[in-house]
Amino acid sequence: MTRRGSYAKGVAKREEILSVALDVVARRGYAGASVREIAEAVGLSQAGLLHYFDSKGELFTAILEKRDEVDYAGNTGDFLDDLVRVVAHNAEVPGLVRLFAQLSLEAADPQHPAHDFFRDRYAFLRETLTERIRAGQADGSLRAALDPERTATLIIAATDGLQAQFLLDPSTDMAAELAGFLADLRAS
Amino acid sequence: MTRRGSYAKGVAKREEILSVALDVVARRGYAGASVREIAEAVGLSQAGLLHYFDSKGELFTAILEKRDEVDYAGNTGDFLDDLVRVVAHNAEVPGLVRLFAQLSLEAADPQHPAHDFFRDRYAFLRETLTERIRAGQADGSLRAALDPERTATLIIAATDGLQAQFLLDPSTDMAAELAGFLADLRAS
DNA sequence: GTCTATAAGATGATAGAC
DNA sequence: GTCTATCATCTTATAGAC
Repeated sequence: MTRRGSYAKGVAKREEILSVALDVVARRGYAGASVREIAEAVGLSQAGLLHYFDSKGELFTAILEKRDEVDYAGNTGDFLDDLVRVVAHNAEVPGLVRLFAQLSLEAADPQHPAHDFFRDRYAFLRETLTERIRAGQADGSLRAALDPERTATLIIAATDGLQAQFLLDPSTDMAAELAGFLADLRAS
Repeated sequence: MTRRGSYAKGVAKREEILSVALDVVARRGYAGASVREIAEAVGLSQAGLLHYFDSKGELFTAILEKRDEVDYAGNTGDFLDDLVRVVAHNAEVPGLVRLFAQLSLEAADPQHPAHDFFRDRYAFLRETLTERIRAGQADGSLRAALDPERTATLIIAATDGLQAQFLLDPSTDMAAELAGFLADLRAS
């Protein structure tokens, strides 16, 4: 359909827009999370930005995917340590945390454009964590009495819930609280 | 200022409005949570409803307070059991759960009309739980190794986080997952 | 106490010029 | 590819009649 050159340029521009958008939301917060505000920060008109993303939903889904991508990039291998590290990083970008939390609730509606993204994301997280917990029990580093699936669900819940408390009271030390919870899962 | 009779009638009408509003939000969900929608369900015009509540913020804060009141009404005494019971009840009113979760995130902004409500509510919950956990440790029913404040924070976080998962996937059994977590806190 | 009407503003989306 | 202009809605809040 499109020449390779133009297509590549479109992709690059999309990436550029997402990088700026991620920055803007991280700094200016959820309040600035309208298509208009982001467009202005990127240096485009609202219509100009919607040339690259057909709808608000598509734009924000792309922002969320981009953010996950950035987060996963620094993983070391020890999944509990990685989780605490990501959470500690989140405390520095409250705007993003809020966008994420708020969108995940709005996406409860099956009609919402980001519904599938969040469903898939939670399912993936739950499965991955469950598997790692089983492995930890096998090698003796985690308590054998834990129900792996339930524990995975609870780790995710604790992480999300701590974010809610942090947003309301930024003095909440999410990483420390989560680390305390995770320490309790280790074999003694 | 106002005659006692008129004042009492105003209070009664406010209560009636809140009851209907609670029902409407529980059934029709967060989407119906605009002043207009609630007003119509109550049988008033938007302006008519705003005669009783000066602003949207005041209305919703009142709705949340009313809901807490209803929830607390059935408490038995064993705080862990009460918590599971409230969570089980919540699964039957997803609209209310969503309103609550969504508003608590919006209220992260210190300017938000419900900001103080949520800050106070979390502080109260945390203090009450901490105290009960200490008591449980004293009488030997809860593990002595738990950090009471951290555990309180985590119980609240788990509860909130489970709600997020439940909203996205209503097959999530919040009460069972939470009960599993709480069982792990008991002395063995 | 309740209504109609309207202000004043934001939003997402689209049409069409260049 | 980007813009301006505009549309169609939606929101909360208020003024003023009855």
